[in-house]
Parts: sequence; C-alpha cells; structure tokens
Amino acid sequence: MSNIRDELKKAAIFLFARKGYNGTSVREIVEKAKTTKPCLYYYFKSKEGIYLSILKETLDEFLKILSQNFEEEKMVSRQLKKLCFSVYEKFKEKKDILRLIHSFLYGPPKSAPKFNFESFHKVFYEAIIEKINIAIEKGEFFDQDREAMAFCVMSVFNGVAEMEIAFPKKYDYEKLLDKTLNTLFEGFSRRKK
Amino acid sequence: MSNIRDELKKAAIFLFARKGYNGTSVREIVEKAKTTKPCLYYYFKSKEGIYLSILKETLDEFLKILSQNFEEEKMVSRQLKKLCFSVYEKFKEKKDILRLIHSFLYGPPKSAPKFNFESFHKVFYEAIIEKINIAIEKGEFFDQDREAMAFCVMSVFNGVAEMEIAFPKKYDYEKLLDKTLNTLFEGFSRRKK
DNA sequence: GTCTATACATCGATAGAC
DNA sequence: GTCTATCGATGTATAGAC
Repeated sequence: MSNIRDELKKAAIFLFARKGYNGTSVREIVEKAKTTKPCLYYYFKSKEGIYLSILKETLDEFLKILSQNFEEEKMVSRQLKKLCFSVYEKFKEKKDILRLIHSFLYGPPKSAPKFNFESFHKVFYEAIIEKINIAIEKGEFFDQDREAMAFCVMSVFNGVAEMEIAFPKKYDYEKLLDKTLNTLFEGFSRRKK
Repeated sequence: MSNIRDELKKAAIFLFARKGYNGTSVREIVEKAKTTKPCLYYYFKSKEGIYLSILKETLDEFLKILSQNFEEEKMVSRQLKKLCFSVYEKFKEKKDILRLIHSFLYGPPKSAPKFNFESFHKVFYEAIIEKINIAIEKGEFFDQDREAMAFCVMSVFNGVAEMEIAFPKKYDYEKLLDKTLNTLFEGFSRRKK
C-alpha cells in the first residue's frame, strides 16, 4: 500500500477544506505531502481526480451510517436522536471533508468539479421520514405534515453542524444538538395538558 | 453616477456567486461588464475591493430588515413568522449574493478575503430571541430553553434557504417555510389536550 | 514510482497614451 | 475616466532521466 498516496490525500483534504478547490494549488498539496507534482499526477491523474476521489470515499462512509436502523432503542424519538448523533459523530471525525461537501452543496456551483451529492440528502431525509412514520403509527408523535417534520429535523441537524463549522468553540454543540431536538419534539406553543 | 461601476458590480456578483472568489478572474468580470481591467482597478482598487464592497452593501440591507419589530401583528408567533418571511423575501431578491455569503460563512475559511459577518448571525439570533421572550411572557409559548428555541427557528430558516440554493425548483419554498415554522411551534410529540 | 526541469496558459495588477 | 499593451508571478500539467 502506497504511503505517498495517503499523504497526498491527507494534505489535499486539509488544504481544500481551508482554501477551497480553486484556492488550493497542486504545488501546495505536494509540498505539504513532502513529494513532487508528477507523483500526484501519477496517482490521481489530475487535480480534479484527487478532489473527486476524496468526496467519493466520504459519501460512502456516510451512506453506511444511514443504513443502520437503531432499533436497539425502544422509543422511536430516541432512535431518531441516535440517527442524528451517529451522523454527527462522523461529522466531527470528518469535519474538514464535511466543510468541503457543504461548500460544494450550497456554495458557488461552479467553484469545484461536479459530483452528485443529492443522494446523501435524499438518503438522510428518507431515513428520518421512516422513523417519523413509525412514531406516528405508534402514537408517539401526533399526525401532521410529515414532510415538514422531517425537514425540521434535517434543518436542526444542519444548523448545529454549520454553527460548529462557522464558530468552532462558541458552544457545546453536542449538548446543543440534544437540546434543540428536544425542543423540536416538544414544540413551542403552550397547550392544555 | 457611474454606469460602468454598476455594471462591474453586477457582473462580479453574477460570477462570484457561480464560480466563487478564486474561480472568478478579473478578466471575466470586465468582459461581462463590457469594459476593461483598468476600469475595475480605478473604481475598486483591486479584486478584493470589489468583493468586499458587494458584501458590505448586502449586510447593511439585511441589518435594516432585522431592525423592524413587526408589532402590527398581535400574536408574537405571527411577528416571528413575519420576521422570517421578511428576511426570506430579501433572500429571494439577493439570491446570488446570499449564496456568496453562505459559502463565505460555512465554506473554506481562506477561500475568499476576510469579512466580518458574525454580526448578521448575532443580530438575527437576537431578533428571534426577543420575540421568544415576549411570547413566553405573554404565555403564548411555554417556558423552556430559549437558546434552543431560537436556534430551532434560525436552523429551519437556514434549512429552507439552503434547499432553495441547492435544489432551486424542487419545492414551493415559501410554503415549506410556512409549514416548517408551524410544525416547530406545534411540536412533534402527542400530548393530552 | 519518483524525481528535475520546463512548457505554456492565465492570473492580478499597472504604465502610460488619450 | 477609459483605453492598449504588457509586466512578473503563479497556475496545471508533462517530458524524460533514473
């Protein structure tokens, strides 16, 4: 197994996440990896090649998490929470790459080579909606617009992740994710008990 | 009033929003604005100059919206909704710039010149929290973690805006924003009435 | 597989004429 | 104010030796 290949990838992730695709030069990557340009072109064919290879591997890891069902928890709301926290754990582990993916999804569309990420959104959304359907069936959640519910969960998750990206040490984000999900389940409005 | 200056700005917004700061060249901007490079340098001093001038103007417009109080609405939950929808209207009007700001806030931190946007986050958050405080005082919302509540509202708003950026024609986003805010106020969990 | 050396395009920015 | 012409630096990528 090639060590230089891994070093190149590690360096590329670090730099792409901080300076963006266009802001990072091949020269910088190979310098950080302590090798030379022809090596990068040997292993990845092009700058675009190393970028896409990084994204692909990460997407696969996330899809793997989303394929779990978390049924060891009894309450569906807890399963839903566990789903979010599992994705969050991976996010923390791969913060640099996630920053990349995020700017790829929501940033200037032509600022990096094209890559299909819609699948991640869709799979995450579908995993959430499945839990919501079960919770409603069981009477744990009450029956309202399911699209809006799933959307709230995704948004709150995204919100926490984004805040952590933008202001890394400002909050205890794990606690914030827990609190916001609770608030979401409970709702804002006062009702007769 | 200079016409070329405006054309340059318009072209720069269009290109920065699609290709990012580093992905856009001065040559492209002046070509789109049908002028020449020295003109851009005459009006904005540098590439960084035209970029920062665009961001600054946009930030000011948003802060102006957030300074309203929407007290023409009786229910505080409706004031809160109106606050969100006002920001959303501006967002739709300035979609290109917002894409820029978003990638600036959450994207690779060194992919564009530095500009202080924390103020926008803070001001939006504070406007929301103020409404929440009033709603709790009035008994319209019940008294729980206010930070988490404000965070939910911001996240849901962000979530809708981001989806619209990433998948422009997939949903009716105005309706989605309305639905998700309702869901948020109501909560997920079934409770005795 | 990994290197040195280099080709060639494009970058941001400016000098200087009008 | 707006142009033509051009600077030097840097970009991606490759030829060819080892």
